[in-house]
Parts: sequence; C-alpha cells; structure tokens
Amino acid sequence: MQDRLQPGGENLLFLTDDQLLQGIELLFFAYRNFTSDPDRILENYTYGRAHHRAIHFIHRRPGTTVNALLDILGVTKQSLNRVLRQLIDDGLVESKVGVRDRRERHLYLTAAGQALESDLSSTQRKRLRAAYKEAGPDAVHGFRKVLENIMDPSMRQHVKKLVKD
Amino acid sequence: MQDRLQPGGENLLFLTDDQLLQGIELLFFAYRNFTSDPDRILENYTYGRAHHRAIHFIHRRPGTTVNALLDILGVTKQSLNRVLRQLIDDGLVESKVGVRDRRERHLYLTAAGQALESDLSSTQRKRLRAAYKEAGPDAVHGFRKVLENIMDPSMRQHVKKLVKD
DNA sequence: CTTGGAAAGTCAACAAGACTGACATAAATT
DNA sequence: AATTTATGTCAGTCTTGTTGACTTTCCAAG
Repeated sequence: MQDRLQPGGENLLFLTDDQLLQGIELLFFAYRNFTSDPDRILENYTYGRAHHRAIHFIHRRPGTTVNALLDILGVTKQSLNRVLRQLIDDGLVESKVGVRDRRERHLYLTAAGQALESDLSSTQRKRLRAAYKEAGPDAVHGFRKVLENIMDPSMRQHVKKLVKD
Repeated sequence: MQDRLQPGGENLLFLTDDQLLQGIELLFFAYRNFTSDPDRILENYTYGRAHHRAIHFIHRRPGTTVNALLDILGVTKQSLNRVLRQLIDDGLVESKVGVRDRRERHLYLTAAGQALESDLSSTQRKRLRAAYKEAGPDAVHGFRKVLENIMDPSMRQHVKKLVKD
C-alpha cells in the first residue's frame, strides 16, 4: 500500500518503525479474532483454549506422548495434566500405555474427540480459507514465510508439514 | 513450497485442509514466540501482558479515552481499570480529565511509561524487522494482506495507519 | 432547572489457566 | 541395586479475565 518503490532507490519503507508497529497490531487483532470462533464453541463446554490446543495437537499427531505434547505446548505438566485428565474422563481422549516403553502414554482422539476437534477446527479453517482465497497464493506464501521467520528457529520443526508419498 | 502450479489447471493447493491446519499452527507458534520477548521483560515488574497491551495502545493513540481503549482491547472496564490504576499509581500513565467532556479521562504515557514502552516494543520490532527483512517486501505485503483478511472487518479500523501529510 | 442516562471509578466474589514445589509410582537404564 | 525418566497428583499462588452492584460526575434533553 504505502510501500511503493522509491524512484531509483531500494524500497525499505516496509521496515520503518511505524510499519512494524502496524504489524504488531495486525498480529494482535488477527490472532484474537482467530481464536474467538473456537472460544465461542468452547463456552458450551467446561473447556477452554487449553483444551482446544491439546485436542488440536493430538489430532495432528495421533499417538504422541505426554512429554512431546509438553514440549509443543510449552506449559507445565501439572497444567497439561489437568486438561488431559478432563478430556480422558469425558471420553474425548484415549491414553494408551506404550508398547516399547511402558512408561509412556500415547494419546489419541476418540470418535467424540474427533467430532469436537472437527467443530473447533472448521471455524478456523473457514476463516483462514476465506482469508487465503481473497489474498491469493502469493500472499499466502508471504504470510507463511513471515510467520516462519517470526518463530524461534527451534520451534519450526513443530509445524507439521504434509509428507508426500 | 508444496503448492506448485498444476499443469494446465488452477493452483488451489494452498487451500487444502492440511495447508490450513499448518497455517493455524504457524499462527500459534509465531504468536507465542512473538509475545515471549516482552513477557520476559515484564517478569521483572508486577506487570503482565494486560499492562503491555494498555501501554502499547496508549502509546500509539495518546490522549485516547478509557472507553475507546475498552473497545480496542475487548475487555471489561473492571479488568482494564485494575491495570490502569496500577500504571497510574506507578507513574507510567497519566489520566487527564477531558476538556470538552469532563467525564472522560484522556490517557497519556509519562516519561517513565514511554521508557518501558520502548523497552517492550523494541524486542518485538527487532524480531519483526528481522522476519520482514529476510522475507522481503512482497512477502510482507502478503503477510499483512492475509492478517487483515483474518480480522473481523469491524476491527480493521483499529489498526492505526500512518497518515501521510 | 431538574432529571435521565452516559462515562468513569470502585468493591467484592469468582473462574480459568498458568505457575512452583513436593511427592508418588512404575519402568527403563546404568 | 541405584538412578533416571515418564507420568500423575496434591496444594497453593498469581494474572487476568468475568459478573454484579453501587457511586460519582456531568452532559444534555425536557
């Protein structure tokens, strides 16, 4: 928009402090709206955003262990345990003792868990799909690139990429 | 990356559910890392993220009223009031009675408030600047475009744009 | 000029979800 | 046999959000 090419010079207007502050605000508002859809659904349950996060990552990484989940979510085990206990008690998550290492608990969504995941996820996918569609593939590529750069390098491995067979 | 042009067809691979789920995870991780820098600074104070948000928006919109801030932050006045009271008591924020409407309180950062704002902001600007720089202007444009599309239309007005004189 | 309502501030109680610290159990590893 | 690892649990604290009730200030309409 405002960052046109300077005549005969390099365009660095997108690095001004004002542009950066706008980016900070964009992230703040977009993220809040983005999480508001599932939050509304969760109001009908005794669950919150913490449950949503656990459900999302168990869905994406079925069979993941508690420790791996702790690593991804970056919370304490006490905090995660409270969430998992509720989800297991309510029959949304199944915890299976590891075969190779029986200390480990491998986590899976039950049918009910998958149903809730689908509900929560579909609102966010819908919002993101509309945003992607309107912006176009090039913009989406830029969006992903900048987000990846914002992330700590050590966390980038946690974004699960589709593996082509 | 994975979304190459299909031979003779339209490229809609960036709209697959898997791509969308990756986008959801990118947003989650990037946003968390993005807020972790100021969070670390705030640990040295009795402040949290709520104080940071108030400081940020008072900095960007000096003289804004409590009501306008409530609209932007989307919290209850009781919640905001607790935060503002601390910041005012600690001499980081100044509350001035409105001239035209003396019920209104206009909020400003004091010198100390500006100092903390600068500390908090600089960590995020640094992270974002590096991310922008590496991704390039086109990617930044796409990043902003998608974030704007993700936002509720009614919130877009709240992202303060630089006014060219 | 009175009064209704808006803006702001305050008090109290509560809940979610994060935290720390301490401790328990089972299983794998050394 | 001793130690480490993975997990689970209890207890208490903190931040930050919530609702509800109430007061003060003060603009503006009748």
